[in-house]
Amino acid sequence: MTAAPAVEPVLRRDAARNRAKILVAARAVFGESGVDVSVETIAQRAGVGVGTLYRRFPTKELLIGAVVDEVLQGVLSAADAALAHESPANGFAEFIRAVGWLQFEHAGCLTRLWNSSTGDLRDEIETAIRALLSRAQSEGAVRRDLVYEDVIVLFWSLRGVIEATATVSPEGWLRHLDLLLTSLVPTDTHLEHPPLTPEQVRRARAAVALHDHAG
Amino acid sequence: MTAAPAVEPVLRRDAARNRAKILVAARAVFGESGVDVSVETIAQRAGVGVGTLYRRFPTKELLIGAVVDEVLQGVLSAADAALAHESPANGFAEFIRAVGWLQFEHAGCLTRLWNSSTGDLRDEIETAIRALLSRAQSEGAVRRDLVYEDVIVLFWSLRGVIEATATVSPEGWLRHLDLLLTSLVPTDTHLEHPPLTPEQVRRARAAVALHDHAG
Amino acid sequence: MTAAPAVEPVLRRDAARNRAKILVAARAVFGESGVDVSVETIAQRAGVGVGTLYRRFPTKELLIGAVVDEVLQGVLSAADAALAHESPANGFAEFIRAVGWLQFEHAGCLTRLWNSSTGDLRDEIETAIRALLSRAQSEGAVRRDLVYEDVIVLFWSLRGVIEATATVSPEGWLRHLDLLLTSLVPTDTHLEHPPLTPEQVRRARAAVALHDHAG
Amino acid sequence: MTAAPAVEPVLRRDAARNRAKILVAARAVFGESGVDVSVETIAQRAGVGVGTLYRRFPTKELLIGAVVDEVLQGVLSAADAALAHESPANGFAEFIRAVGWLQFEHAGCLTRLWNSSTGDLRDEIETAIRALLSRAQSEGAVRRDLVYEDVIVLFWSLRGVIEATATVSPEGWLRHLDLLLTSLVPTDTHLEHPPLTPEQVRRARAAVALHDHAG
DNA sequence: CATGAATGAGAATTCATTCAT
DNA sequence: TATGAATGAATTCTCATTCAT
Repeated sequence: MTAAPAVEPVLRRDAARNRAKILVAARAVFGESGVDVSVETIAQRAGVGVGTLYRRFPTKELLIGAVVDEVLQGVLSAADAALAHESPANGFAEFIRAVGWLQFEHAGCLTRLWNSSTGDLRDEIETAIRALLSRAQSEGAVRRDLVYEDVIVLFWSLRGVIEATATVSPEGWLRHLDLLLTSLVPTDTHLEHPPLTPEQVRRARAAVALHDHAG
Repeated sequence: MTAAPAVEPVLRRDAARNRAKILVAARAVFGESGVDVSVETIAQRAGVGVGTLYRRFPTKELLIGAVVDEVLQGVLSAADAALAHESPANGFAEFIRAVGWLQFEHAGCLTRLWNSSTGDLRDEIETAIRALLSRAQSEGAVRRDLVYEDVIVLFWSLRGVIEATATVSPEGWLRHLDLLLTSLVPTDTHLEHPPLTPEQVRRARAAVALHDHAG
Repeated sequence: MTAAPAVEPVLRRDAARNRAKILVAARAVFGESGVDVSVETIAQRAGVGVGTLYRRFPTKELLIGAVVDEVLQGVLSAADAALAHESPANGFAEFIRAVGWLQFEHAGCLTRLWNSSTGDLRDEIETAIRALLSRAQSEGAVRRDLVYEDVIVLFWSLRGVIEATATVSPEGWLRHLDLLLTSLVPTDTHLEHPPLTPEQVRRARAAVALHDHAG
Repeated sequence: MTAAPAVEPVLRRDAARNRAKILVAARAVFGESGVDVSVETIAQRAGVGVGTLYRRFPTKELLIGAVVDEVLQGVLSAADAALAHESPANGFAEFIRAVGWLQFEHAGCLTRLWNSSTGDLRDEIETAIRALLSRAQSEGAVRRDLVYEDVIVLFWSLRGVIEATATVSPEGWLRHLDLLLTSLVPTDTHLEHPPLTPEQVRRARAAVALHDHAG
């Protein structure tokens, strides 16, 4: 059974090494200075010429996308690990914490985080999150009126904190997460406002993309 | 000897009018497209030339700062109103909600929101927030282990949500706020992590500024 | 009667001067080195910064278009002058010669010559050429089987010669024109092939544009 | 002592095949998109790597030159065929038509056509053209005041038309050629202007080369 | 003073050519 | 030897800021 990975031809050893170096550099530089740094800066940090960078990532956008995909890959792994956790309640909390750490490590390009173009990955993640959520709810560990969209919003919230604190207090956001987690446990208080609709979440992602483009 | 108001000389009537027009335009444009819009765009929207804009705000940075200060002024007003509220508990919640709306209205330059250069305003706000917080805590409406820094972080959290949802769902962030507010009520759960230190908050603000500058 | 030329606001004196300098430089540089010279080169030759150039001509394409329009304007004047000529036969010949000189003076951007975007000018020119042609034919000075499209092709032909000879022999193309003019006088020989259709001429222009774009 | 063919060492079989593939591709691509296409494009079309292309043609310029030489080879063949024609008058006309078709087939690199670096070929062509011309003149089929340089200019003229019409009307230029041919038959009209001098033709070629280089 | 023209340092991207595999 | 990865100068265009009108 010789599965030919047609779309992504195997890279030559040196090419693969450079690709990796570029991604590492991009992650670091984005993290430090945001996605608006010049492509040249990234290339220098990676120790390659701009031309090389452009051979691997024909567009700055694609480079950002690649970094984002790395993160989303991590999110998926975290979700899978959480699903394997013996206690659904702890699994859910662990997952959110893991996503926090991932966001922390890629602070610079967080804006794009939930907006990658390749939807497959995101679909998988969505499925996993839904499963995690409902299992935690079955166990009585999480309010029943929370939906998938609320979890996404929670990540956006976490992002806001991480973006602001990352450079001065690596663990600063953990306290806010403590707080957020207490808000997830069932109480008899009613949530006054409705959650975002799936459509709104979708459009929010697109809007983020547009916004970045505009600015 | 008529005391010359050295720091802020009184503006001629038309100059003041221009300043106002520019601020209005900046607020609008930042809100729509973020702080990366060109200075020219703002000037056009205000119906003045760039030269005029630069006469009032010698730097784009200063213009942003002025808009931010307007918002902070609004925050201060909200805090004062909340202090006048009969129920400390409700006052505190109302204040946070008001800050949310202010952030919503200035979505574009939120990043700078807690980073204005003129510290006086911020000091006043800090004092007011501390008062609001301790009064709510005295009443048993808010956990006692929360400190001023936690409130700031809460605003950053809200910002993350608002930034992402503003264009697609004006009230989308209100649900997340519902959740955040439930997390403020006292429980017997312990918050595992310590709050940010005042120093860290200060440096976070500066970092935000730098960050924006890099991009 | 205050005709307000709304579309083209009057330029400030210095701005107008710079615009003129840029056009002169562009004409010269295009003539010497073709339209592929860098915008920077043109700006330097004009003694202005690139930014200035871009303020007047927001796109290189538009700059080329402006130069082309100058030429087309000249063509129209020449046609009008020729129509005023007492002898239709001489008028027609004079017109073609005048177009030759115009092409000579703008050798560099000839490719675009019959391809400007603003069609009005070209429509006027077409009308004038048709009039010139039919008047010359009425007088028996020009073969009756020639049509408007043949005149355009004749210009393309002239262009080929001028492009090749302009730098080494300013008047070199005149001899070829002598020859071309003899071919216009009526003979009993039949032209074996049909002329281009109006549609083909139109598409030829578009193709020129595309071609330039591609290369 | 076996004479070593110093200048053009015999190519290994596969090397020769590659050279041919590259030339075919270059001809096609130049014809479609002009000489400004990237070397990479040509290599891909030829199914080889750029490295291979550069092994055969150490410079893009040399590759263009090789394509041009192919055309010139065709011109020489056409001239020889025309010389073998029984009627000198028809032979001359046939030759010009043949050159037209050759130019048509290589529309993309026409600019360089009369500018190849290896002069031998061109010398042979010149000799042949002179012979064709004087034979046609002896027969009274062509004006006696035309010289070799006029023929070259005629080709430039034809080029101008072909370049403009090739993509929209493959045979469009034939009509103009009909016209040009009628201008060659002897009349009693005098050509007012003198032909280019040989020196001017030579310099015109060099100028063309420079011109292309600049762009 | 108000205006908007001028400036020039970047930014993203391309491409001829060289060089490691 | 063939391949295609690496290089970096050059190109078009933007924008904060300064300066002439």
